[in-house]
Amino acid sequence: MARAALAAKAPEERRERIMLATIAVVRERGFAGTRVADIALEAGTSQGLVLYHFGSLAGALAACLTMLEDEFYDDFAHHLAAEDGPVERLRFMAELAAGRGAAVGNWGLWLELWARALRDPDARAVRESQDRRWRAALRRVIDEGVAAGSFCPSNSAKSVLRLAALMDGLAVQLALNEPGMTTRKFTELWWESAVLELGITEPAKGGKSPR
Amino acid sequence: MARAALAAKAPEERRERIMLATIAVVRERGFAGTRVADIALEAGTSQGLVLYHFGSLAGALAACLTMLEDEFYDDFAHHLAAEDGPVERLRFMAELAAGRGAAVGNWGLWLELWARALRDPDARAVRESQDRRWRAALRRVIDEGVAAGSFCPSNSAKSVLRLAALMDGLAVQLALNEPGMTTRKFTELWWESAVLELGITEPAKGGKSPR
DNA sequence: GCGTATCCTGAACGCCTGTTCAATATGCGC
DNA sequence: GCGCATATTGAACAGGCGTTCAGGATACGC
Repeated sequence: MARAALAAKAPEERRERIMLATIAVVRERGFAGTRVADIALEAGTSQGLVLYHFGSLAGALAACLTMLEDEFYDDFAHHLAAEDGPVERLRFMAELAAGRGAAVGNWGLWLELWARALRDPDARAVRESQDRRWRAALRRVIDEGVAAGSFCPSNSAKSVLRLAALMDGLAVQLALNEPGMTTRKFTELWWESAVLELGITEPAKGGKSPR
Repeated sequence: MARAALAAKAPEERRERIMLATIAVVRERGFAGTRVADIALEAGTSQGLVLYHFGSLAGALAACLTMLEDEFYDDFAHHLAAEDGPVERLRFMAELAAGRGAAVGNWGLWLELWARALRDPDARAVRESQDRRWRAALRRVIDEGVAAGSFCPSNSAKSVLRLAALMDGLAVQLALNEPGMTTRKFTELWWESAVLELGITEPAKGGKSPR
């Protein structure tokens, strides 16, 4: 009676709630530790509804992964376009990867995603797409910088690979909060490497491009 | 009767067999997918014995982790000492990380270890020790190279961090066998970065130091 | 030879958890 | 108002799997 006041009120809204709850639980307990009951509790619904909307626990996890990915890239693409030159854009990517904006708290999830991708084809697909998109963006920024004369990498394809890999490696330290690794340190270490790789001369510390 | 012919024959040998079986199963199915029954089957013993020797599944996994770590480092330290100069030693580390020798097939395990370390204190401890040892070795080789005049990094502490992180990042690609990432490519990309970071002049491609 | 500590087995127990399902409520077209 | 499609619940089901345990074999000291 009073209990079921919410029933069939706004299915889409409840579906959304379950998705957000899934993300929250996965963030807290990890993929392996996430139970249908946890999701239902967090979303304030029943276990049955989770299965009703997503078919299975795996379905819910997959949906949440896809949502995370899209969310991250929408935010990313939007802000990247707002920066006004290759150097600034590169700097922005460094800071985003280091954990500002939409990436906050996501590195732990990515670590789990990598491990999962070893066996689960869905996870592998998401990771691959994620990775490809990120590297493509990096590549575009670098090409743009080369065209503008700001960068002069000896081999831009290799630079992309190395700079992307370096981010992942630094991210491991950050996600496991190794003592001494911070957002700031991440950005600093990566940026110096980028300078070395790309022969950047124009400075771009912090805010908007000087000049 | 005839069945129990092996009972109490060589407890240490059976214990060892169980440990090796654990490693084998974890390699194949991952930490999350490893069952007591799998280990027992692989080792050719009963489930009860696995628990008898290691107390619990978690105990068996922990023991296998520690064994892997020690095994890797014994091998590593032994071979590293055999190389005859900082450049050769650095080269050796690159090739070892890329998957030759005792590291073959281990990157997948390490990816899982990273993810596990997010929640499991044991895994975290093993990973941290592993990481510390590896970075210390890198640092020693680099210092040696500086002393010998082979390397001139602008900041050796940062170079250690970056070069170690780059290995981890490249390892992700390797472990997930991203198309285009191979043992050879790994070594090549990393070595070029080392050359850039450390200002190496002396070449050291492949075999022994050409001098 | 005998007793005891150690080693080993495999069946049974019991918990955890994903999934199913019958019952119920809600909104909506008519 | 009626009936149907959709949404929601919570309890029950069922399978998987870690752990326990009672029983048996083996080695070894005495």
